[in-house]
Amino acid sequence: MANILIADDHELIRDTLGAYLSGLHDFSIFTVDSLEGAMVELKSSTVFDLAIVDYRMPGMNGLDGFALAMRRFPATKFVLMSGMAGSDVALKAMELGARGYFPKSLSAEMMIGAIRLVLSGDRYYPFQLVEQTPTDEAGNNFRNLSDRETQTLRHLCEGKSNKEIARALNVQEVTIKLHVKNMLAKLNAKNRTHAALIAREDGFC
Amino acid sequence: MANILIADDHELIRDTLGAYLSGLHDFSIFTVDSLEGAMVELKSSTVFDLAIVDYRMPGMNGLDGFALAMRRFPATKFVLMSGMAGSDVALKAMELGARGYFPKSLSAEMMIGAIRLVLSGDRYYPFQLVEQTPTDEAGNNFRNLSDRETQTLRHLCEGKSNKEIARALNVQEVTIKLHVKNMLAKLNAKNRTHAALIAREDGFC
DNA sequence: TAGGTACCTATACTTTAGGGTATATCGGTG
DNA sequence: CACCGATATACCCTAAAGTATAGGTACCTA
Repeated sequence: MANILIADDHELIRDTLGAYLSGLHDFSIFTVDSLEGAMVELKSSTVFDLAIVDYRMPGMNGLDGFALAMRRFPATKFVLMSGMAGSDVALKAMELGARGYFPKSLSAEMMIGAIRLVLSGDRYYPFQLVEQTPTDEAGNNFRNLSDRETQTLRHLCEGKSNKEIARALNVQEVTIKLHVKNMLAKLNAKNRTHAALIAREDGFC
Repeated sequence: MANILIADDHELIRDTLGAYLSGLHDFSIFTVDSLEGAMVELKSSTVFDLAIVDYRMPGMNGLDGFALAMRRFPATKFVLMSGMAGSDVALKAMELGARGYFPKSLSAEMMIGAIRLVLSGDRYYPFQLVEQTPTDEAGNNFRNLSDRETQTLRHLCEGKSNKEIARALNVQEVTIKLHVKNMLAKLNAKNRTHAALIAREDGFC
């Protein structure tokens, strides 16, 4: 019997995913709604084999909280779950020692397979993310953006200034301004903040 | 037997929520992963009593797609579901004719109750949202922000400029600049775009 | 080869954002 | 009462963002 902790601030997901996994005879499921709650459970007498932690959750603060939990409870295998985080976050999590990354685009059946994989000691990283590693950012075709516009948007989604983006892409700042302007028009955004919000809303970045 | 359509781009949620609701003997569940898919299903021979539609999904474009679907299929009761949309979106959806708004913070049991309520002809609006109507936005205590800073951030999360926020809050632009500056410091954000991203990341707005 | 598209750069300009400092009111609290 | 925090405003300044126009390269396609 494997003890699994699910940490997600959406009660609906805790309930339904928990119920789904509890249906499997060899899983014992516990759920919490925050990283803090996860810490409390992990510190309890129950020994957890696996913790599935949502990326967007009170206390997470990016990957900081996740990394902290992993350091504090090295006996438990940690998996990051996210509805929309990009491959860069997934990779970073894996580098920090995560045993897997579960996008919510996974089917329930696939997730069970991934859980069993991780429990067996292997690590799980979805192949779809391998295909679009951060180094080759192209091929996304998000709202008819060109390659450069796509890259610009990706940096924009990290709150960077035009100057910082220009440095990162090795071009002049004016060029980035142009990309930003054209991008705003394509996204129908009022300004860069709006664009970043739209991008995030639509699962880009 | 009530036919229910679930439209959500996260396969995990479709699977687990679908399985959960299918466990009830009087619900017949269909799932799709986009608004377009929902349109196809709704146009089919099956008569749907209820459609539960996720706010963040390909084709939605804010509430535009939702409104379009409701207009096109008036015989079906529509409910908006969201993981994080604020009360303003929920209210707007209700005004557009939605029969209910389901935050994902709802428990599975509560959702079943809400579904039965809607199927019976009533409308469902979570009380938690009534308490924090857009008019009195206070009481959130997000990262030690003051009331005004909180309101400012809320507008910031819609991509508004300082001038627009000032108009909305009936103060001078300089005042908003002050709030923004103090807010950036409290959120540890580099600029307004970063702040908006952080706020969204943490479930605020 | 001509036209189209993406890309890069430049100049010039206006608007917005952001920081600093100072002043003033108001409500609560030691 | 004196202090403090939140709110509001003003003035000043620099930096960043955004718009407009124009000129150039490269590549691909009709």
